[in-house]
Amino acid sequence: MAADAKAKTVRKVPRGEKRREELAEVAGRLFLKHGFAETTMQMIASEAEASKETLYRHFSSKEALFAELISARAAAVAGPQSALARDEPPATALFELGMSLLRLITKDEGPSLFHIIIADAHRAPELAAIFYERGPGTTLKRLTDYLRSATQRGQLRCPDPRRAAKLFVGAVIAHHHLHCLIGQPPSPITSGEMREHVQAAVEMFLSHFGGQAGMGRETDSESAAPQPEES
Amino acid sequence: MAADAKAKTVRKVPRGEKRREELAEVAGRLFLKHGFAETTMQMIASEAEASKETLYRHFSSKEALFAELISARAAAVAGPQSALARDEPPATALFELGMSLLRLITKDEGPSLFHIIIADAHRAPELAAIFYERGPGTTLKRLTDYLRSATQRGQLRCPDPRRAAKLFVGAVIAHHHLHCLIGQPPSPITSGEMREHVQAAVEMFLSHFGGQAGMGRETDSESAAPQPEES
DNA sequence: ACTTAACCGAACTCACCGGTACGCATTATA
DNA sequence: TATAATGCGTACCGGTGAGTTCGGTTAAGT
Repeated sequence: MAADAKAKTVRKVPRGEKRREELAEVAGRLFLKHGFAETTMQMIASEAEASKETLYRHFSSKEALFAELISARAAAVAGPQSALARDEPPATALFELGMSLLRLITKDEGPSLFHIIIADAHRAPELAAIFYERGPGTTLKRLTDYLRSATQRGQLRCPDPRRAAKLFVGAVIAHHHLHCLIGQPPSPITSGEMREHVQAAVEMFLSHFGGQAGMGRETDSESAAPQPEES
Repeated sequence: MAADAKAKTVRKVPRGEKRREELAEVAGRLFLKHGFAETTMQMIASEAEASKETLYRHFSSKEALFAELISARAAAVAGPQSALARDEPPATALFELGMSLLRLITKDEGPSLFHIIIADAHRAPELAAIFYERGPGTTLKRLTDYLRSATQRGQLRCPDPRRAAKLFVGAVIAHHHLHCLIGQPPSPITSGEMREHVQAAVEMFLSHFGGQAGMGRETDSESAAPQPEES
């Protein structure tokens, strides 16, 4: 019959927490895609094959729904500390951190997430604040700590680790970030491009802040660019 | 009488082009302050002590008004080329460029302008595009050209001038830019802080890309930081 | 099987905003 | 001073979206 032409029509609709998660997932997708103002509660309900009442049964308001989703995702933007935690040499640690950051900024939900946070920063400043703290703030702090201890170990020479951290992160991130924020569509950065860029940033950084060990200026650029273990 | 209790009530309202400029000025202020969606035509009219009809007599629609104001301001974000155009030595040129960029990003209308462009990038992509091209795009292009010719002159050693330009601009801009975009209120960057940061970026850059002349790594940091001629 | 709580669809309220229409006041100019 | 253009206030239209209500339906626990 025409009734079951769509298999979805006869699915068993889950209740309770399960349903709530479905709604949250859909809402997150739509908010990230269209932004806060351009996403209506009706759109979310329809997309999830639910009704507005169900939506409001689970979430008290659009604002609350948005806040919950965004702050949940804020955890994901805490830059990975793996390379900094292990006692890797600076060249390796910085390269890995740089690659992680660049991936985070340019791939998957990254651009949309930053975009929406910035767009709604004046409407939800406290959200932007926790986002900054968990994301860029945490990354900067970790890198600062790493640079300081690496300096104490004699691997680096950073009299002002926090400023050095800002410089490195900036060099890696900046241009691609702005590009993603302003022109969404054209973000086709190849993996090779990324590696070259991060590599260049690491080399520049180490030229200035490198310690007395043999990791200063070298023509053999391969020495500072180990292949990351995971693509 | 009570009628002239407010002095404003009896001012002579200018007509024609003058009035249009008044309206544009007010609209610009409000758009920059509250964003596109959160600014209503009624707000603009009231703030300018005008009526909506007058507003619509001068501007065909809210969209057109916004576009006119923003693209007019886009001219202002073309990074200054003065230091790059004159044949200053790299240390001086880069320092001046960096200071100009940082000022542009953090002072006056800069943060709001970037903020609103990013926020409305998906609604008005062509506006964002011309903004990027006239602003960051132009700056990057000019710096790339400068680095290339400085390399040919033997003042620098940049095998890939465009990448080098991205690294420098990123190191100077990134952190402060993000900070301004996400957390509007706290942008109290002192002039001294700015100078130190730009200075550090220049030193790092020149450590790696500096030519054979005596402008490589130096402990005398003052040599690369002449006072800018204009505050 | 029966009860209950969750779900659905649709219609509704309420408020806001972009844009327009109209009647009256003010200004510039001839 | 007469006239035309411009500006003002207010009311209105059409549309949209957040949040609510209600009767009927379906899934889950006992």
